[in-house]
Amino acid sequence: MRHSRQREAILAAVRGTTCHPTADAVYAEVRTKIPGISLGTVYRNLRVLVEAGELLAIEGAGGLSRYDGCTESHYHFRCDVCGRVIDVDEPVDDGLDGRVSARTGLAIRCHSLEFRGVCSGCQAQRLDGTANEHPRA
Amino acid sequence: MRHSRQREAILAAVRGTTCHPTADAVYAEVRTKIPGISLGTVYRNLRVLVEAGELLAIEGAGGLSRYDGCTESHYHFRCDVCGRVIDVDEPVDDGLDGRVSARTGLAIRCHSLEFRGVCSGCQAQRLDGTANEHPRA
DNA sequence: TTAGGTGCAAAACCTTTGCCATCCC
DNA sequence: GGGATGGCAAAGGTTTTGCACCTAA
Repeated sequence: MRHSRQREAILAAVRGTTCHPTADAVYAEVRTKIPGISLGTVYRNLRVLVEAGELLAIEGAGGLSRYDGCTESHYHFRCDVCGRVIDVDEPVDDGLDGRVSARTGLAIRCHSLEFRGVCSGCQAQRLDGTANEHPRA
Repeated sequence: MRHSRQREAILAAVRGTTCHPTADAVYAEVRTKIPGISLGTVYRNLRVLVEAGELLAIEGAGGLSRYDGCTESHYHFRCDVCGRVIDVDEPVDDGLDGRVSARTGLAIRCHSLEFRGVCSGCQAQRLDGTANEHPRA
């Protein structure tokens, strides 16, 4: 894979945060460094980087993908209110794929586990009646 | 929730199959019963039925959702080649949400576990060189 | 009677793609 | 030089929505 200013900035933007940004959020972040970059380039590179194993894609609700700079297996929590995705510090069950493969005959490559609920920020806003600051963000 | 011919046909179409159909597949199926139904009505009712807890939505890659008539907690396998979603007969870990909730402070409501790999049909087609009959279906 | 549902078509939304210029190796 | 990459804009596919007309309760 060839290098380019744009590609490096996109990779750095995703790796430099723990917030699992959407393509649009990556676009906004990278534009602070390279104002002339185009959204198409961001999508093209996110795709290339995911296919190269440099990033992980997290498919989300409403056809919105998020990207994760940590490519090691780990679990996620998604807030039903604001849509944010947070890493969960739960040990990954490495033997699960093999056990289920053996029993079902499916060729299992990996698994993803996602918890759903309400994050602490949104819980607080519900209690004090504050409007949600980051709807679907 | 009010009844209508259309809504009942949509619910029956999803409940009457184990193949986790997309909105478009539901549309095709329901049109055999109600030829004049519109795609907008299918989407509207799928959304209403999911919100009412009558169906489960499975968010997928490329912004394509699938629907599941079984609302009890269970796990899925998604084929990376044809995109099909299959139920996995693995016991659900009922205590997981509570344990992780207690440790992380997140208000966890549920979790979803998805296995990825190649289904038996696509494995066979790879071996014998047959073209895939159901790409991304 | 009337709140809720339908059909239709247009719009919104996220993402991909074609084309040509530019850049990296 | 030549293939990979970028910018731009148009197209693509899925889902939502506005509006006028119906329909179930």
